[in-house]
Order: sequence, then structure tokens, then C-alpha cells
Amino acid sequence: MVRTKVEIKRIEDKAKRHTTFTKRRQGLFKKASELCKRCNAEAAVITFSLAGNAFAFGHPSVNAVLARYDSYDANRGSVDDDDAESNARKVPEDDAVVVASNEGLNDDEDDDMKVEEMSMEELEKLDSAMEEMKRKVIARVNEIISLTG
Amino acid sequence: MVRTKVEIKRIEDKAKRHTTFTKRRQGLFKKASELCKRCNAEAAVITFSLAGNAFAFGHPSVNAVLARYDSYDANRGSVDDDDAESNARKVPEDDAVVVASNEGLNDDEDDDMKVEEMSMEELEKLDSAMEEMKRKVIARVNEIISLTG
DNA sequence: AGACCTATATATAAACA
DNA sequence: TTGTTTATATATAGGTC
Repeated sequence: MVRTKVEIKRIEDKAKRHTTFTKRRQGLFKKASELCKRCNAEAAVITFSLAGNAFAFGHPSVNAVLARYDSYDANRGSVDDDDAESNARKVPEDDAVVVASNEGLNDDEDDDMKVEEMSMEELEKLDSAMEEMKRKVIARVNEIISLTG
Repeated sequence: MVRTKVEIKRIEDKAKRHTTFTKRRQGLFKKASELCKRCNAEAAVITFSLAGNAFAFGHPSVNAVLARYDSYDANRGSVDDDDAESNARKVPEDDAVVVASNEGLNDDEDDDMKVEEMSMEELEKLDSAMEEMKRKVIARVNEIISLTG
């Protein structure tokens, strides 16, 4: 974006790509920080370089924002969209505490089924069950809060 | 940053603050998108307006990045830093698939303990157990992937 | 790798439609 | 609200060290 206009596409040279990643990541974190300060908002930014290093920014903290996001997110683990531009979306806030069914974690499996030995299919079932339970936990927490406060 | 230099501090006027939030959020998402495209990186941005609305951007998807982050993050839920600037940090990559203990979900509770009737304390225990299990699932999936691909 | 430089592209505050 | 317009502040590609 500067000396000469660059097209927004993958940089082929590895060293150059990493330099750009570092510079732009810093810029991104700064922008996020300014957004939080000026608008009294909460934000988290998580990036992974191609090399696999993770970098995160968050206000008031990464984890606080992720925890809050979890309570909004009804389908974590299922969205998959390659078009970065269109993947910016508003998260509907009303999905938060919907409980879909009453199936729990141990409906038709042996109690000591080990995650470490599961197949992909079993893991997917477990993942669904955990999503379900998470929703129940959120619903129950909200119930307690509404009774208490 | 423009007509006149503005100090990076909280905007008091509510309407103006929201306008700025919208504009800067769009800018932030665009920057994140460019970072992903140019550097072939993965990134997620999550923001909450003061009004409580959540907005998220992610490439390849918000959930993919969060799941990957979970497998790096050893202490989700415990970090708390008010200084946004210093809260940008590198996440050590070697924490990835370490599973801290072997406690599962039903170690000392009755099998049909109902989420709908749990106390806050019980819910917190359950939440920890689910976090633990989620990490195990991610570790197992990574293992399968490394064996398969 | 980083830190600085500099010219140019972008982002954006304020105003208005 | 949402989209302009415009003037100016920032971000950053491509260098150099």
C-alpha cells in the first residue's frame, strides 16, 4: 500500500511474507487497541502465521472476549467459509441460550470410553454432545443469574 | 486521525461513539482479511460493542481459529489485563496438546446428574471438565490427522 | 531478524446528504 | 441509520543499515 500499490494476494517470497505478516499484525493489534479505547468496546484478535506461531490481542483480555463469544456462538466448530470478505458477520445474540434437546454425554457409550482412543466418527459425536451440554450449562447459568440478580 | 488529530480516548457522545465503532470495526476486519490473504495466515477478530452486540471475522473461519487457539491456550479464563497495549503477546506454541490431568466428566458424580439442577459451583466444575475434554478431543483429532495426512 | 526511512496508499473524523 | 465527501493522520512496501 505504499511505495507502489500492491495487489492483495499471497506474497510468494517467504521472507518478505513473514516481514509483512509481522508489520501488519502489529498494525492490526494497534487498530484493535484503538477501537477498544475510543469506543469502550471489547475485542480479541488471534492470528496464526504460516509457520504456526500464535499471536493474540485482547481487551480486557483474550479469554474474557472468547468466553463472552462462546455464550453467543451456537455452532462453534461447524462454520467453514473460504471467502474472507463475506465471513464478517454479526452474531445473532438470541441464539445464546437455546437448548435443542435433552440428550447428554453418555447416552449410548460405555462410561469409560477414552478420548485418546476414539475414531473420528466418535469424536464428532462427542463434539456434538459437548456443544449440547455447553448450551445447557449456559442456559442454567442464565437461569441462576435471573433468579439471583 | 483525520480532519483533526484525535486523542485515543473514550468518545463521550454515544451516537458518535457508535458511528466510530462501526467504521473502525469495518476497517479492522478489512485489515485482518488483507493480512490473511497476503500472508496466507489465519486470523480471527471478535468485537463487542458497548451495546453488547457481537461481531466476528475469521479466516478460514472464526471457529477454526478459535479451536486452534484453544489447543495453544493453557489458561483460558484466567488472564486479566487492563492495559490493552501490553496485552498483545505471543502464545507459546509448545503448550499445544498437553493434557494436564486424566480427570474426566463423571469421576465423582452420579451419572445422571442434571445440568438443569446444578449449582453455580457444580457448573463451574463441569465447565472446567468440558474444557479439559475439548483439549483432549483436539489433541486426538490432531493425532489422527498426523497419522492420516 | 530487527529499527529506521520515505513516498504513497489507506483509514477515518467531521460534515453533510 | 447508511452512504457520500474531503482533509488529514496513519499504515505500510520497499529500501537501507
